[in-house]
Amino acid sequence: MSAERQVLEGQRVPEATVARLATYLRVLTGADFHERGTVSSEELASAAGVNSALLRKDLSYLGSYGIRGVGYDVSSLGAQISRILGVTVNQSVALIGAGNLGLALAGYAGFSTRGFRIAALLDADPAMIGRDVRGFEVRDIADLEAVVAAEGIAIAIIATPAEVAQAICDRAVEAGVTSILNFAPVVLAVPAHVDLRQVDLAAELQILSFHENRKAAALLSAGNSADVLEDDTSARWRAEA
Amino acid sequence: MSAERQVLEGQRVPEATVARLATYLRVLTGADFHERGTVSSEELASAAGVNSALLRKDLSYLGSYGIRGVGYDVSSLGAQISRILGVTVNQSVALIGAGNLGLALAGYAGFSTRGFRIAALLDADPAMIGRDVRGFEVRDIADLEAVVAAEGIAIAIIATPAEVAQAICDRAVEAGVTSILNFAPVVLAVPAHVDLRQVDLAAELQILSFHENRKAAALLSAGNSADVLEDDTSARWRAEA
DNA sequence: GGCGATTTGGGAAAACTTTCACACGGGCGT
DNA sequence: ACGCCCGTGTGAAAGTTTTCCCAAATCGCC
Repeated sequence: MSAERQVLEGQRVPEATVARLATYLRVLTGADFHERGTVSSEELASAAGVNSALLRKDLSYLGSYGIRGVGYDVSSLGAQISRILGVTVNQSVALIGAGNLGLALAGYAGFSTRGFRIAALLDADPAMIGRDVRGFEVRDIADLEAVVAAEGIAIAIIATPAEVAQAICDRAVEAGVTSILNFAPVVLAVPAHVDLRQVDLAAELQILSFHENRKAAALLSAGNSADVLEDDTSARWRAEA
Repeated sequence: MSAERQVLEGQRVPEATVARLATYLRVLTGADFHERGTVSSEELASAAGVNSALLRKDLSYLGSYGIRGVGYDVSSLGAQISRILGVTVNQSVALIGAGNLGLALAGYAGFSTRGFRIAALLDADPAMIGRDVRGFEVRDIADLEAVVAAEGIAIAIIATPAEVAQAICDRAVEAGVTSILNFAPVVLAVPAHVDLRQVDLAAELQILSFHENRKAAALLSAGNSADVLEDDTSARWRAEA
């Protein structure tokens, strides 16, 4: 077992790891580490809110080599992760829906600083079409297919009302989009070759609400309320996937 | 083993299940099922985009009883899930940050229809404070502690710039908030008794970008491009956690 | 009133994810 | 040059989540 380690690329990266890589990259490019030459897995893991063994395992899927006894080179690790995530050059995305949320997303600076360019902002409302908002001209959703083709867009963000999301999604897929980030509170059906991520804002709150309920119940059954608030040894944290 | 099934409550519900319960509830209260008397696990699972065995297992944690040979009673299942999630009565949440995203969230109808009430919209910008946006008066962030106490707020949404998110978070926790939904692209540190969920919009795109890369690589190595787009047997789907 | 079609509930296996623990490699001080 | 210390990389164990599969329960029909 020595001639089979030259794979490096094409190796399977677990889904859970991919999600964390984005966080690592954000932390690495943040002010705290940008200046430094190297980081240890301990430091980076703590800044990212994960266990250091997990961070090392995650990075090991990249084939990225740290230096034993030293750590990882900040800039080359960042480059490595960027490459794996495919964000070395800005990718064009279509933002569909210029309502509340769509406009907020159009104005979100984080997209452009982290590898994406909003190539088009589309809407169905005649009152919006043609208007210039946040530097984007709102285009007619009727032009969706043309825009996708012209800009070579592979990723679409859906921020439309729930009722039309599936129809828009179908059109986007038909036009050639192969990844969709959906903010509409509906479960979209897409063909197997299309990747889909749902962000459901109310659902996030409901999950927190569940835990609130739990905490309330625990307090009641635990009887005395003392010492329940006592267990925060300095600065523990807990991020939930 | 027969006298130990009276637990029903206080049973552990896996984290992954909780996240899906919110989806099931949304689907159940949607137009497709609201009218109907019962649903089978197959139907509901398909509408929610999950495997039916998984749905049944999820529901089994609720102690919720379906009827064999029939399915689940739509309205009582909805009530059951609402109760478990703690959304039977609207909960008050504080929305911190009246920028781009904060304002969009303030205008998001889904919160109020799904169990939450924005009890306060706070910001630090003197130009915003006092203004009335989307029916909310923007309050001074200096009043955070007072608002949390007065309204009995347990859940806060952070939609501030990244630089101030940790400081705001600390203050909210100190004031008594025990659940935080964070949209700022930083990893927040919170004491162990506080629940935290992160929503990182750019990270979502980066995850999709990763898969785009993969698909592109697969196409190249697979050589011929035919039959790659052929495998969507009718309407398969795939939601990714 | 019994029989067959249907669909839940849950045990057991499989798959996936995280944590543990430690051997190994590399730099640094002397 | 040598050895010590530090921190990576990774097997193996532990934990979590999903899937498989079938016995048991219920309804509707004859």
